[in-house]
Amino acid sequence: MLADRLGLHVSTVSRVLHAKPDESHRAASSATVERVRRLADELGYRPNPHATSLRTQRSNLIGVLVPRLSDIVLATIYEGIEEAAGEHGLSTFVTNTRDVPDFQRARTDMVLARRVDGMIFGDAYIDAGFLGEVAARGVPFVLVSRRAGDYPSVTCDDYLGGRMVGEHLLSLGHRDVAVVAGEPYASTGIDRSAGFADAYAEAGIEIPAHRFTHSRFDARGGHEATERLLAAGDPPSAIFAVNDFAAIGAFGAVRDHGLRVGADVAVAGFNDTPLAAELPVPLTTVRSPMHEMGRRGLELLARLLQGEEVSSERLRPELMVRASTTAVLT
Amino acid sequence: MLADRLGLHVSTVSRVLHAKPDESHRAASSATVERVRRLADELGYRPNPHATSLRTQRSNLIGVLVPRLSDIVLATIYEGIEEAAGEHGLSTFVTNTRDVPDFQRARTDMVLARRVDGMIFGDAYIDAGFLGEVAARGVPFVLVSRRAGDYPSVTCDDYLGGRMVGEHLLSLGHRDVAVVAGEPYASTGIDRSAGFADAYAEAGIEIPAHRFTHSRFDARGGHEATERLLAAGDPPSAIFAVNDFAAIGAFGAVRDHGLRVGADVAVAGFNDTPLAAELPVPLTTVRSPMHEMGRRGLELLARLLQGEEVSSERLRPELMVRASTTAVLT
DNA sequence: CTGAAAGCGCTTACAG
DNA sequence: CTGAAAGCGCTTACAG
Repeated sequence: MLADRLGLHVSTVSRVLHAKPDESHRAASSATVERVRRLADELGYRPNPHATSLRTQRSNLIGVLVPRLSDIVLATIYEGIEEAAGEHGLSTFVTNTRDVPDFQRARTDMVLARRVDGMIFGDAYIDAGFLGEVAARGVPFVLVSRRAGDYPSVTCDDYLGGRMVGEHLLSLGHRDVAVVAGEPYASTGIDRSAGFADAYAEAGIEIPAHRFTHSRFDARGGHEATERLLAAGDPPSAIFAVNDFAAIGAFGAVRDHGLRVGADVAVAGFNDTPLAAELPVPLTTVRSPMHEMGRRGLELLARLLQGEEVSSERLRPELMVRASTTAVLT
Repeated sequence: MLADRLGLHVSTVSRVLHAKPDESHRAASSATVERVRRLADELGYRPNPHATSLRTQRSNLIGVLVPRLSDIVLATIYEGIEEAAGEHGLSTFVTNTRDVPDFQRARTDMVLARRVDGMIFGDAYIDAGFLGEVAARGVPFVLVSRRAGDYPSVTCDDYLGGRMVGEHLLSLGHRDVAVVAGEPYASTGIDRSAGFADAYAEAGIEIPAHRFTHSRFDARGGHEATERLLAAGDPPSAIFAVNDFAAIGAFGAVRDHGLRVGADVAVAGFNDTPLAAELPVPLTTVRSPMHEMGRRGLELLARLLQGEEVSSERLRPELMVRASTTAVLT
């Protein structure tokens, strides 16, 4: 269509439009180059990506799977992915799997049916069984947020973050502590819990098994898990919830038991979501670089797609101390 | 490829695969139909969507623009959109515009370059100027969350929701109230504020202009806006923040002024996000059907794409009364 | 320096 | 009942 209006053959137009600035002389005469570029600009011409994909066997599309986009942590990671994708000329598809294996499988099939060039999983199970199948199909992919097996991943150094919280609570004199540990299949909760437990172990304190309880990652889940911890009538002096939403749920359960967060029971979270600092009792938490994690994840995948060797990255967390662990009175 | 293995022509295979169950006899003999279907199943065959799009001039792709996916309200709406899209055989692309007009334009261009069949805007400005341009280009679209002009939209009945909060606070005896009103370009904040003000006006109380202040829609923005309301040293007895996150920010500002939420200053929000009920002081708020809004938005667009006439929908809100407006003591 | 051809994987109207 | 052709909009290696 551009070609028609210029009286040129489409192949000439295509060559011009794809020439790198310094190689335009091999595409056409400078007068032709000039004419083509001007009209393309004027008309806002954009090549049909379906035709391009069909011809080049490359879609420049990336499929992203997350447990839930309504979890601000994953949404923020995805924002990083999308931002970096734009800079690499890639487009992204996201979809929710709710951590349900059947959905992970079905969504992966759907994404692959769209002929993506690669995938990013934000919902990896620690056992990596399903990822093995994906790898066997030859699909290039990376993980974000959670690690699994030896697949390339970009995560927060969750173990270190857990240690930081442990050391912080130890320094405040808490000896009887509990952990709202998240889902058993997610490396985030596993590593954060382990780092926390190790900090205590090194101080000579073994946290008993009944002080650990799994939980969903949302507020409701944190509430229920904390309820289980408090039901015995022997409350710990501090609770580490492995993410901020679970910590907010812990706030609710502590409140329901007539206890005050900060004064009676210290509560710490993980992620430093934007709400943490604004809560009526500001939440002590570990800042994890969520947006950056998404960016790096996309870049790792981009390098993988170029055929480069890549290795996993672990980003540095930072402890944010606030009133939920330090308030004497709320 | 299927065709090769079956010794059939691709056109035959294509016909079989596209025949409706009751018309398969017009596609091929029942034996052939059976063979094609069996092998397609076995191989997990999925037609290349780029080829199909190119041929049919329909991409079955929908572009979705939102201010930010890390806003749980929009993320939840998008989940509804995506869910319904799956049921209609459509795929969706989302992208963030941060409510910045230049980004709205750039992202729209990008989405259109991908040859989507239609768009859903979750980031409409009330003046609808930009949407006019999009309409002029002949792109089918609907709005969700915010209304604008006469374009088809699916929203919460925000005006009614605002009235509900007004009537609730009136019934509690609050006469000096303030509003954290959100961004001036968003119909959500505008309509919620108007409903609230009208409830007061009908009770004979004109809320003075200095008791309204605009704000971003996040916690930080709500904090800053409430700070402005409280700076004069003459605090209102109740504050209506037009969304939950701004309300949580209001919590922070109230706290910083040595006042207690619920006891000294009543605070109400909007949306009933999952956190509202879990806060140390549970938040009174208006439940808006976010997921449903997304579903209906997609369905409205699907009907529009079928060439049907469509009209806007307004979903019913529900008041959730909690301690942030009723606690005598926190 | 530019054009013409082939072909990516489909769908559809037509022929036999 | 099935095949063959045309064509969607591109890109690329080749010819002239």
